[in-house]
Amino acid sequence: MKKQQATILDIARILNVSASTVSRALHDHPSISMETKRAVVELAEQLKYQPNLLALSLLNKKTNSIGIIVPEITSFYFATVINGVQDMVAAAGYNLMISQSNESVEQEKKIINDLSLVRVDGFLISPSSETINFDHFDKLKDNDVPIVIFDRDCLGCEADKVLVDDYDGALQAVDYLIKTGCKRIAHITGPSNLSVSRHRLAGYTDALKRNGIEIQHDLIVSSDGFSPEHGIEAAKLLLALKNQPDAIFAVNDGVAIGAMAVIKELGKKIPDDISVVGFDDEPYSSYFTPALTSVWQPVYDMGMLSAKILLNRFNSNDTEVKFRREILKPELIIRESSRKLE
Amino acid sequence: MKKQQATILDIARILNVSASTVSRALHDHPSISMETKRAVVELAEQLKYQPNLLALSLLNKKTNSIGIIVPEITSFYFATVINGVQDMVAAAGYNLMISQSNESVEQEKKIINDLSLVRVDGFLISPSSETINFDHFDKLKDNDVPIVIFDRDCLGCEADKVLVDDYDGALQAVDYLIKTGCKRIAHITGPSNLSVSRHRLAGYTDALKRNGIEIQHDLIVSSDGFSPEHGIEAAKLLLALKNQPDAIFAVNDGVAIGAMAVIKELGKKIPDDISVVGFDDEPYSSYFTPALTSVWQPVYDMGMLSAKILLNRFNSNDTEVKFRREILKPELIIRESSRKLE
DNA sequence: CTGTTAGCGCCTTCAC
DNA sequence: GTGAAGGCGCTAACAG
Repeated sequence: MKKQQATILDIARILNVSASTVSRALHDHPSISMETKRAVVELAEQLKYQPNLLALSLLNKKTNSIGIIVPEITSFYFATVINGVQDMVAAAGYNLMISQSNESVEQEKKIINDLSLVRVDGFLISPSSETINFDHFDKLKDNDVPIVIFDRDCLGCEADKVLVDDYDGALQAVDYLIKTGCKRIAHITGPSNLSVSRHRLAGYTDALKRNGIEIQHDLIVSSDGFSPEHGIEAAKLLLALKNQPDAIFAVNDGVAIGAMAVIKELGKKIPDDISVVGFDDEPYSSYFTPALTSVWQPVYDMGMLSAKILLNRFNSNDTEVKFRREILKPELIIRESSRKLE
Repeated sequence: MKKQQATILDIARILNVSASTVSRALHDHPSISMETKRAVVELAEQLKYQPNLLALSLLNKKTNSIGIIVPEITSFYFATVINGVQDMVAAAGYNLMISQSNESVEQEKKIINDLSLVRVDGFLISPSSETINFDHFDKLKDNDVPIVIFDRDCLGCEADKVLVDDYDGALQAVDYLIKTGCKRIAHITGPSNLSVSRHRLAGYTDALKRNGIEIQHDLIVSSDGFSPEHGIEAAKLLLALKNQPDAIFAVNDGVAIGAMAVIKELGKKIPDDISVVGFDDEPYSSYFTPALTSVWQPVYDMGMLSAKILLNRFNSNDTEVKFRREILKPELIIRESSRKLE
């Protein structure tokens, strides 16, 4: 049996006043006598009165909670976004409900369904890698539940979006590799329907073109995921080539780490024989051997900004449906897995 | 303006029946005509009726949601616990509200307060490293809100607990180091009021004693946290000793990685000059150079079990206040940062 | 300054 | 089989 919490009515009865009076006293309503206010507040404290947010939510049709859906929470990357979001929404008095899709659309739909049932006021979503159709997002918007998409763009889905300029990050990375003398630069891409994979690939090819280097399709291999194991698989393919690459630009650090393991296993030197560059700049990346050169992203800021935009939607008396599209700038962090500039 | 969702009353009015009838129809109540039931269900579907869980929660005094508090979500360790919890509670139809204390008691208290306001049905808590007083936990129990403590024990706080046998893990690690010929084994401990730090330290000292090795206090240094930076600081102290250690057992992988960096920087060989063993077996640990020997913990299982115990509390018609104390077994994973057995 | 009324959406008696 | 009434906890509008 859960212990009965004190309600406004309890206070009212004890003090021989009406519930509304108590409510007003508790809310610093102007027209209330100092005396009753004091009495109410005092008793409330004594009874450890706590407002029942459920009742309030029911009344206001507003739960003051927002849902966030990430592919996976065990990823440092997304966990950091969540930190940014959390800090922003907490300051605004909102509760955050964190869920993970595990890269499955079905999960994603289920989560949206579940969180809709508990009536979250809005959603922050980084779509799963399987998500190519956005009906479940559109349904939310049709219901006037605001959403903001972050990290992974989804074409054809109109919404507020906060993204990182993956194209530019890739450009920086590959440009640098070229400048340090690499000629045969390979790329390990991520899941192909993910905007981040596509944009990083585009940055890679454009950097080559721009520098007059021909694109060789056998130097582009794709991995189905972001872990070292995925990188190992892909790197093996690359290193089996008759004409081996002298650099590998990986879609992320996890894959890069797998690639480094393969390279070292074959007795090649990094970066002398093969340079390696990752993406995301995970916390351990500087502790690998050699320390991994990687593209850092303003992940925490992405969380903050996404949350801020969503919160704004709550307040704006909308009618304005112009969606925002914010692109944050990444930055290449040069370490030992790539050669030095001459 | 949020679009109005269909309510039971809407359906009732359209069908010219009462709200109770609709409610019953929707719940397969026995005494209801097939006919009306069909009509109701059909219309409900058409109107995309969704029960308002807020109203239900208010009525039932039960939100079907549980709160989990971890020190930090960016830790792979805790993220994995959350996965286990999530899978278990989702299967039982519960929602999980994830929060992080950032190792601050104040935060912890605030979270408990916030989540109590939204009336979660129970808590899963891994206390912050600052938490030495448990009034805020006791308050929950006084209110008949069940809690289960996981990962970090707190002495003097009676509650269901799910822990890992850190003592045994340390014993395994240090025993192995001794067997492989290490004589001067150092230990980098974690924050001292954390049970995990204390137990790993105890395992360390007992392993030495058991093998007739004298404990040397200058070989025990403490770090304030779990990151590589903390490990670097501690390892520098150790390596500045006139009589250097030939092995370092670190409180966790992060610290171990920092220690490895220092050792390598000084030109010493791992494991030939100094062996290194970590704790937690993080996903990247096998990709460091050399691959890190570490104590693996059944973290996902810890999450599952903790959740299961909490769910049981909800169902048991209590009166039985006997608390459970589950201790899970860790396992030493031997890799290249420690010597081989002869 | 304070009380009364009504209702947020739903379910559970108790009637018929 | 179905309806009416009451209430979960709270607040806003309307009265005084």
